Amino acid sequence: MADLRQQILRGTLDLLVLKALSQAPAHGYAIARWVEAATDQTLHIEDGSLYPALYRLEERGLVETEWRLTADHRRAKYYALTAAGRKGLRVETASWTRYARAVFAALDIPLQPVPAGG
Amino acid sequence: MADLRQQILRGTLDLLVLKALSQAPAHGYAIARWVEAATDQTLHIEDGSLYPALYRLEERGLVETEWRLTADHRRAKYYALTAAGRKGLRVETASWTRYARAVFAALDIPLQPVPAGG
DNA sequence: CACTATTGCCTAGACTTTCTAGGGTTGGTT
DNA sequence: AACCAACCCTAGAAAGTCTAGGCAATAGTG
Repeated sequence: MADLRQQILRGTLDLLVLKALSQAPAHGYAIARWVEAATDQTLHIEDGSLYPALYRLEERGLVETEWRLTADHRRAKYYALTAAGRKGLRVETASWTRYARAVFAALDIPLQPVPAGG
Repeated sequence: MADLRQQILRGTLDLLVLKALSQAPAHGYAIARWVEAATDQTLHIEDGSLYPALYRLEERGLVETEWRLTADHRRAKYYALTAAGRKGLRVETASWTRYARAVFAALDIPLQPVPAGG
């Protein structure tokens, strides 16, 4: 809060990771890059946040892992959504949407621009 | 995360409190009621979160307090925004908006409904 | 070969905020 | 008297993110 750096709000990291995996399995490093790209560099994920988050998701059965080789011959741990993971993504997406809309409402910020004229 | 209860995401409590005070000073109890009403009962603020948050805001100079009497003759601690508080509200509102839009973008959720037909 | 940058993974502990689970006083109502 | 609602407070637990390190392997450069 002291500086202007945007921190990941509690609970949204899981959501972003699940979304990152929704198209195809990916390894940690790629997940982090994806989130940055998908948010137009607005959000940045620290290693120290990401890996513990992945372990939690695995423990909860939302993702499963496999060591594989990347296109350029590096070993990497690929994470894939399980059925529970896909459901978790739906549930958490709905929860986030509900939450964010509530906050926007409280802040008096319309989600859609008011049409000009009238 | 285990149950369906909506928790207040880190950082948004301050924002909601500042917004609650943006029209007029209010006491803690009224702030909590305001947030619930303004979010259509979607968000609920616990006492144990609210009062520490108010102290932090006071310490940071964003609000100032005064003991007064309510309309029905109860004593209550009224919180009012300072100039810094008003600025804080603007800054945190912008920050939240930026953040929420980034997450929505990553989730592929359009802020405004796509026009039907076309 | 030496060197560097990038990719890729890991961990301990600090930090911060929210919640849980209590506590209390006062005023109004029955 | 008993009860409820309004109103405030606190200690400690819980949980997730960050800081700040560490390591290994590959690609590219000279």
